[in-house]
Amino acid sequence: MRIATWNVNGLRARMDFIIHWLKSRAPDVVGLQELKLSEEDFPHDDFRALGYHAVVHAEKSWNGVAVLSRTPAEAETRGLPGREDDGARLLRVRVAGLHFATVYCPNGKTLDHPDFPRKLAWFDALRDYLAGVRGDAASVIGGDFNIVPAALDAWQGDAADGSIFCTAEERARYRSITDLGLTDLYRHLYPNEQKFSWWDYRGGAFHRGMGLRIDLLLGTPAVVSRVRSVEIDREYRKKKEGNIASDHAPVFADLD
DNA sequence: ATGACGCCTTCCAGGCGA
Repeated sequence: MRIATWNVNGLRARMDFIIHWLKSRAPDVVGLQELKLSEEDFPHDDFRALGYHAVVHAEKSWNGVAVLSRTPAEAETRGLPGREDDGARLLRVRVAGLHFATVYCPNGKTLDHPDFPRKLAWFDALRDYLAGVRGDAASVIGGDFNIVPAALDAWQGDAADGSIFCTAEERARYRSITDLGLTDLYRHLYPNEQKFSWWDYRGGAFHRGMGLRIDLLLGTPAVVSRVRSVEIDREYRKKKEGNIASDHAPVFADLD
Protein backbone atom coordinates (compact mmCIF):
# COMPACT_ATOMS: atom_id res chain seq x y z
CA MET A 1 0.00 0.00 0.00
CA ARG A 2 1.27 3.44 -0.94
CA ILE A 3 0.47 6.42 1.30
CA ALA A 4 1.43 10.01 0.54
CA THR A 5 1.36 13.65 1.55
CA TRP A 6 1.50 16.71 -0.68
CA ASN A 7 1.10 20.42 -0.11
CA VAL A 8 -0.24 21.37 -3.53
CA ASN A 9 -0.32 25.18 -3.06
CA GLY A 10 -3.73 25.69 -4.65
CA LEU A 11 -5.74 22.68 -5.82
CA ARG A 12 -7.34 24.36 -8.83
CA ALA A 13 -4.03 25.72 -10.07
CA ARG A 14 -2.44 22.28 -9.61
CA MET A 15 -5.13 19.98 -11.01
CA ASP A 16 -3.29 18.94 -14.18
CA PHE A 17 -0.19 18.29 -12.14
CA ILE A 18 -2.03 16.26 -9.51
CA ILE A 19 -3.76 14.10 -12.11
CA HIS A 20 -0.42 13.42 -13.79
CA TRP A 21 1.08 12.42 -10.47
CA LEU A 22 -1.82 10.16 -9.45
CA LYS A 23 -1.59 8.29 -12.75
CA SER A 24 2.17 7.96 -12.50
CA ARG A 25 2.60 7.04 -8.83
CA ALA A 26 -0.76 5.34 -8.21
CA PRO A 27 -0.94 6.03 -4.46
CA ASP A 28 -3.67 4.39 -2.39
CA VAL A 29 -4.12 7.13 0.24
CA VAL A 30 -3.05 10.77 -0.21
CA GLY A 31 -3.21 13.64 2.27
CA LEU A 32 -3.36 16.99 0.51
CA GLN A 33 -2.76 20.43 2.03
CA GLU A 34 -3.23 24.07 0.99
CA LEU A 35 -6.24 23.47 -1.23
CA LYS A 36 -7.16 27.19 -1.23
CA LEU A 37 -10.75 26.64 -2.29
CA SER A 38 -14.23 26.28 -0.83
CA GLU A 39 -15.54 22.80 -0.14
CA GLU A 40 -18.30 23.28 -2.75
CA ASP A 41 -15.61 23.95 -5.36
CA PHE A 42 -13.76 20.69 -4.69
CA PRO A 43 -13.66 18.70 -7.97
CA HIS A 44 -14.91 15.36 -6.65
CA ASP A 45 -15.91 14.22 -10.14
CA ASP A 46 -12.40 14.66 -11.55
CA PHE A 47 -10.99 12.46 -8.81
CA ARG A 48 -13.78 9.89 -9.10
CA ALA A 49 -12.92 9.55 -12.77
CA LEU A 50 -9.43 8.49 -11.70
CA GLY A 51 -10.74 6.07 -9.10
CA TYR A 52 -10.31 8.23 -5.99
CA HIS A 53 -12.77 9.10 -3.27
CA ALA A 54 -12.18 12.34 -1.37
CA VAL A 55 -12.95 13.62 2.11
CA VAL A 56 -12.48 17.38 2.31
CA HIS A 57 -12.10 19.95 5.07
CA ALA A 58 -11.60 23.30 3.39
CA GLU A 59 -12.44 27.00 3.29
CA LYS A 60 -12.36 29.78 0.74
CA SER A 61 -8.98 31.16 -0.34
CA TRP A 62 -6.69 29.73 2.30
CA ASN A 63 -5.61 26.50 4.00
CA GLY A 64 -7.73 23.43 3.35
CA VAL A 65 -6.91 19.71 3.57
CA ALA A 66 -8.27 16.54 2.00
CA VAL A 67 -7.70 12.81 1.85
CA LEU A 68 -7.91 10.98 -1.47
CA SER A 69 -8.27 7.21 -1.34
CA ARG A 70 -8.95 4.22 -3.55
CA THR A 71 -11.46 2.85 -1.07
CA PRO A 72 -13.97 5.14 0.65
CA ALA A 73 -12.78 6.85 3.81
CA GLU A 74 -14.83 7.72 6.85
CA ALA A 75 -14.21 11.13 8.42
CA GLU A 76 -13.20 10.96 12.08
CA THR A 77 -12.15 14.55 12.87
CA ARG A 78 -12.58 17.76 10.89
CA GLY A 79 -10.49 20.59 12.28
CA LEU A 80 -8.09 20.58 15.21
CA PRO A 81 -10.27 20.68 18.34
CA GLY A 82 -10.00 24.06 20.05
CA ARG A 83 -8.08 25.68 17.19
CA GLU A 84 -10.77 25.91 14.53
CA ASP A 85 -10.23 29.68 14.26
CA ASP A 86 -6.73 29.04 12.89
CA GLY A 87 -8.18 27.66 9.65
CA ALA A 88 -9.01 24.32 8.03
CA ARG A 89 -5.78 22.53 8.87
CA LEU A 90 -6.52 19.02 10.12
CA LEU A 91 -8.57 16.12 8.85
CA ARG A 92 -8.43 12.58 10.21
CA VAL A 93 -10.14 9.68 8.50
CA ARG A 94 -10.43 5.92 8.83
CA VAL A 95 -9.30 4.30 5.59
CA ALA A 96 -7.69 1.09 4.37
CA GLY A 97 -7.19 -0.21 7.89
CA LEU A 98 -5.46 2.98 9.01
CA HIS A 99 -6.28 6.07 10.96
CA PHE A 100 -4.90 8.68 8.57
CA ALA A 101 -4.54 12.36 9.46
CA THR A 102 -3.49 15.14 7.11
CA VAL A 103 -2.28 18.41 8.62
CA TYR A 104 -1.32 21.84 7.38
CA CYS A 105 0.49 23.26 10.38
CA PRO A 106 0.67 27.05 10.84
CA ASN A 107 3.62 28.90 9.40
CA GLY A 108 4.25 31.40 12.19
CA LYS A 109 5.60 34.06 9.81
CA THR A 110 8.41 35.52 11.96
CA LEU A 111 9.57 35.11 15.54
CA ASP A 112 8.18 38.52 16.53
CA HIS A 113 4.82 38.11 14.76
CA PRO A 114 1.64 37.30 16.73
CA ASP A 115 1.27 34.21 14.52
CA PHE A 116 4.35 32.65 16.11
CA PRO A 117 2.88 32.05 19.59
CA ARG A 118 -0.32 30.96 17.85
CA LYS A 119 1.73 28.39 15.95
CA LEU A 120 3.16 27.05 19.21
CA ALA A 121 -0.32 26.91 20.77
CA TRP A 122 -1.62 25.08 17.70
CA PHE A 123 1.09 22.44 18.11
CA ASP A 124 0.25 22.11 21.80
CA ALA A 125 -3.35 21.42 20.80
CA LEU A 126 -2.17 18.94 18.15
CA ARG A 127 -0.15 17.07 20.77
CA ASP A 128 -3.18 16.96 23.09
CA TYR A 129 -5.39 15.74 20.26
CA LEU A 130 -2.92 13.02 19.23
CA ALA A 131 -2.47 11.98 22.86
CA GLY A 132 -6.23 11.40 22.94
CA VAL A 133 -6.09 8.98 20.00
CA ARG A 134 -2.81 7.26 20.77
CA GLY A 135 -4.64 4.01 21.49
CA ASP A 136 -5.25 3.61 17.75
CA ALA A 137 -2.57 1.11 16.76
CA ALA A 138 -2.15 1.65 13.02
CA SER A 139 -2.06 5.40 12.72
CA VAL A 140 -0.43 7.88 10.35
CA ILE A 141 -0.17 11.64 10.49
CA GLY A 142 1.22 13.29 7.41
CA GLY A 143 1.47 16.82 6.20
CA ASP A 144 3.26 20.11 6.00
CA PHE A 145 4.60 20.55 9.52
CA ASN A 146 6.32 23.88 8.91
CA ILE A 147 9.02 22.76 11.34
CA VAL A 148 12.47 21.55 10.27
CA PRO A 149 12.97 18.53 12.55
CA ALA A 150 16.79 18.70 12.71
CA ALA A 151 19.77 20.56 11.27
CA LEU A 152 20.19 17.82 8.65
CA ASP A 153 16.79 18.79 7.26
CA ALA A 154 17.79 22.36 6.34
CA TRP A 155 20.06 23.33 3.46
CA GLN A 156 21.82 25.73 5.83
CA GLY A 157 22.37 22.93 8.36
CA ASP A 158 22.88 24.09 11.93
CA ALA A 159 23.39 27.65 10.72
CA ALA A 160 19.58 27.78 10.58
CA ASP A 161 19.20 26.88 14.27
CA GLY A 162 17.19 29.56 16.04
CA SER A 163 15.53 30.94 12.92
CA ILE A 164 11.85 30.41 12.09
CA PHE A 165 11.06 26.68 11.57
CA CYS A 166 14.27 25.83 13.43
CA THR A 167 13.76 27.34 16.88
CA ALA A 168 14.09 25.37 20.11
CA GLU A 169 10.42 26.18 20.83
CA GLU A 170 9.21 24.67 17.54
CA ARG A 171 11.47 21.65 17.78
CA ALA A 172 10.26 21.02 21.33
CA ARG A 173 6.69 20.92 19.96
CA TYR A 174 7.75 18.53 17.24
CA ARG A 175 9.45 16.33 19.82
CA SER A 176 6.31 16.36 22.00
CA ILE A 177 4.53 14.73 19.05
CA THR A 178 7.16 12.12 18.29
CA ASP A 179 7.32 11.41 22.04
CA LEU A 180 3.75 10.09 21.70
CA GLY A 181 5.21 7.16 19.77
CA LEU A 182 5.06 8.62 16.27
CA THR A 183 8.10 8.04 14.05
CA ASP A 184 9.24 10.04 11.01
CA LEU A 185 9.13 7.28 8.38
CA TYR A 186 11.69 8.91 6.09
CA ARG A 187 14.26 9.54 8.81
CA HIS A 188 13.68 6.06 10.25
CA LEU A 189 14.72 4.41 6.98
CA TYR A 190 17.41 6.91 5.98
CA PRO A 191 19.06 8.24 9.15
CA ASN A 192 21.81 10.19 7.37
CA GLU A 193 20.29 11.26 4.04
CA GLN A 194 19.68 14.90 3.27
CA LYS A 195 16.68 15.38 1.02
CA PHE A 196 14.29 18.28 0.98
CA SER A 197 10.56 18.54 0.33
CA TRP A 198 10.17 22.31 -0.06
CA TRP A 199 12.07 24.94 -2.03
CA ASP A 200 11.28 28.64 -2.37
CA TYR A 201 9.95 29.61 -5.78
CA ARG A 202 12.30 32.57 -5.80
CA GLY A 203 15.92 32.91 -6.66
CA GLY A 204 16.35 29.49 -8.27
CA ALA A 205 16.31 27.84 -4.86
CA PHE A 206 15.31 24.43 -6.25
CA HIS A 207 18.18 24.18 -8.69
CA ARG A 208 20.60 25.56 -6.12
CA GLY A 209 19.66 22.91 -3.58
CA MET A 210 18.35 25.45 -1.08
CA GLY A 211 15.49 23.48 0.46
CA LEU A 212 13.96 22.24 3.68
CA ARG A 213 12.42 18.94 4.73
CA ILE A 214 9.15 19.95 6.36
CA ASP A 215 6.68 17.52 4.73
CA LEU A 216 6.58 14.42 6.87
CA LEU A 217 4.83 11.11 7.30
CA LEU A 218 4.76 9.96 10.92
CA GLY A 219 3.59 6.51 11.95
CA THR A 220 2.90 4.41 15.01
CA PRO A 221 4.99 1.24 15.57
CA ALA A 222 2.40 -0.87 13.73
CA VAL A 223 3.05 1.30 10.66
CA VAL A 224 6.81 1.59 11.10
CA SER A 225 7.10 -2.19 11.03
CA ARG A 226 5.43 -2.21 7.60
CA VAL A 227 7.34 0.59 5.88
CA ARG A 228 9.62 -0.54 3.07
CA SER A 229 10.56 2.70 1.35
CA VAL A 230 9.93 6.43 1.48
CA GLU A 231 10.41 8.72 -1.48
CA ILE A 232 10.51 12.49 -1.64
CA ASP A 233 9.27 12.91 -5.19
CA ARG A 234 11.33 15.85 -6.41
CA GLU A 235 10.46 15.03 -10.05
CA TYR A 236 7.11 16.64 -9.28
CA ARG A 237 8.70 19.82 -7.96
CA LYS A 238 9.83 20.50 -11.55
CA LYS A 239 7.85 22.26 -14.23
CA LYS A 240 6.11 19.57 -16.26
CA GLU A 241 4.51 19.96 -19.69
CA GLY A 242 4.30 23.71 -19.21
CA ASN A 243 2.58 23.42 -15.82
CA ILE A 244 4.02 25.06 -12.73
CA ALA A 245 4.76 22.82 -9.76
CA SER A 246 3.85 23.41 -6.15
CA ASP A 247 6.73 24.68 -4.05
CA HIS A 248 6.43 21.37 -2.16
CA ALA A 249 7.26 17.93 -3.52
CA PRO A 250 4.99 14.96 -2.79
CA VAL A 251 6.28 12.43 -0.25
CA PHE A 252 5.14 8.83 -0.37
CA ALA A 253 5.80 5.66 1.59
CA ASP A 254 5.25 2.06 0.61
CA LEU A 255 3.89 -0.22 3.34
CA ASP A 256 3.64 -4.01 3.34
C1' DA B 1 20.01 45.01 2.12
C1' DT B 2 16.22 43.78 -0.75
C1' DG B 3 13.62 40.98 -3.69
C1' DA B 4 13.30 37.21 -6.22
C1' DC B 5 7.72 33.52 -7.55
C1' DG B 6 3.22 32.07 -7.57
C1' DC B 7 -1.14 31.47 -5.21
C1' DC B 8 -5.41 33.83 -3.84
C1' DT B 9 -9.14 37.61 -4.42
C1' DT B 10 -15.95 41.14 -5.65
C1' DC B 11 -10.13 41.94 -11.56
C1' DC B 12 -6.01 43.76 -9.78
C1' DA B 13 -2.66 45.56 -6.35
C1' DG B 14 -1.90 43.57 -2.20
C1' DG B 15 -1.75 39.77 1.26
C1' DC B 16 0.33 35.52 2.03
C1' DG B 17 3.48 31.67 1.91
C1' DA B 18 8.12 29.23 4.44
